[in-house]
Amino acid sequence: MSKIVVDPRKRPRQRRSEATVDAILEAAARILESDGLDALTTNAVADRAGVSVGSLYQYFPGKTALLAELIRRERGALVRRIAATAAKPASNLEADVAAFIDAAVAHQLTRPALARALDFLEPTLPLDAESSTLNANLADIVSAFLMRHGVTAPEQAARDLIALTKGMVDAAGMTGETDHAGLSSRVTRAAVGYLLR
Amino acid sequence: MSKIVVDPRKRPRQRRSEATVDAILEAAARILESDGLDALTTNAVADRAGVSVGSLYQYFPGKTALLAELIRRERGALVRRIAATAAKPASNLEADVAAFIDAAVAHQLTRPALARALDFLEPTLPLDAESSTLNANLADIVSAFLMRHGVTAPEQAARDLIALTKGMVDAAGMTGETDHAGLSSRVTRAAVGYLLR
DNA sequence: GTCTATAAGCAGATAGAC
DNA sequence: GTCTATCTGCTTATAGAC
Repeated sequence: MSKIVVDPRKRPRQRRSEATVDAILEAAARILESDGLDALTTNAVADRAGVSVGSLYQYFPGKTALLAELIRRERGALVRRIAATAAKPASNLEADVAAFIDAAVAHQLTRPALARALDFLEPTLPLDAESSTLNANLADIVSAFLMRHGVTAPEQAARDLIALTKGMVDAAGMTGETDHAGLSSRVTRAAVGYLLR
Repeated sequence: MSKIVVDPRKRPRQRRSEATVDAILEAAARILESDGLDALTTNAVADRAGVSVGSLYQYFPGKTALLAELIRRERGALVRRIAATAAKPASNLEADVAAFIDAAVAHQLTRPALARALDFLEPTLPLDAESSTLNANLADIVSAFLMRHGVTAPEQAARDLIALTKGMVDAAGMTGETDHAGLSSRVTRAAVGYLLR
């Protein structure tokens, strides 16, 4: 690997190209889910996507870029979801926290294995500016929300709550738990306990 | 890789051999800490340990076995620490939970980068019986403790608390946090909140 | 027991035909 | 734009000398 490149080679504008990119990303996602990172080779992804390696490299300059884009999309979806939740506050700390966590749990439980794999993968990738921004956005949204509610050290609290949620949800996913409501309420208990004690 | 083998080739009984094994494991740990999993090749480990690859393979049948042993030792130390804490209960739920978490935080903050790397690595390794047992032990200790205090669904609660702690401590370590007491008290707040709400 | 040298295999990446 | 074929480099693992 000469140099690690994270940006996609080009932002496809043709409809056909978009479909190809989507197929490649979806293939990568499925391999991650079923066989883990070690099985995710560029050849395996191309095979699964029904294209050749050559085509893959047409759209992604390397394996890292492929993974980065996957994370970007996933994280983007989560951030949008959380942002939407933040947009309609109940002005009651506990209810709002519950709503946030519900959104996060719903997101992570949609494709638990994928979400987990990407959570573990993320810290190992050299994040480009856009992905870092997405993460900062998430922390900022939560932090701003906490500050509005008069929580002390809102930034640290935001980091802690995100970490706590990630930890619990990833672990639950690993044991095959699918009870969205139950998990959500347990995480909320911990989060509210953190905030109100 | 022909077949994944997890057991060490032999349990060294000679003093010299023990030293070699320790050197190899420590070298692997340091590489994990400083450069991550990708940099952990058998050659790199042997180099850093001051032995040749040949010697490495004398003691470990493969890279996987090396990592498995590293996890075994780390996990063993943590479990012993937690077990020791469990042995002297204060018979007050909150104080006992705080003691558990303090022990866990102390353990994870000793070598944060290593602890994190192994936490992430563990789910990707085919665990042998001994390691699985260690993890079960940890959950069992916490679960038995919770049951004694009349907590409902103690097994689920144990899993949740372990996950919550792991998530928060790993994240804190990643941001370079070293304030043991502060972190410990924040995690305890979340844990007690989970239990008492 | 430990070393050096090397075999074997594979992943990432590219060139060039169509 | 996409494919096939191929190259290069690296990693795991072993053989055989000392």
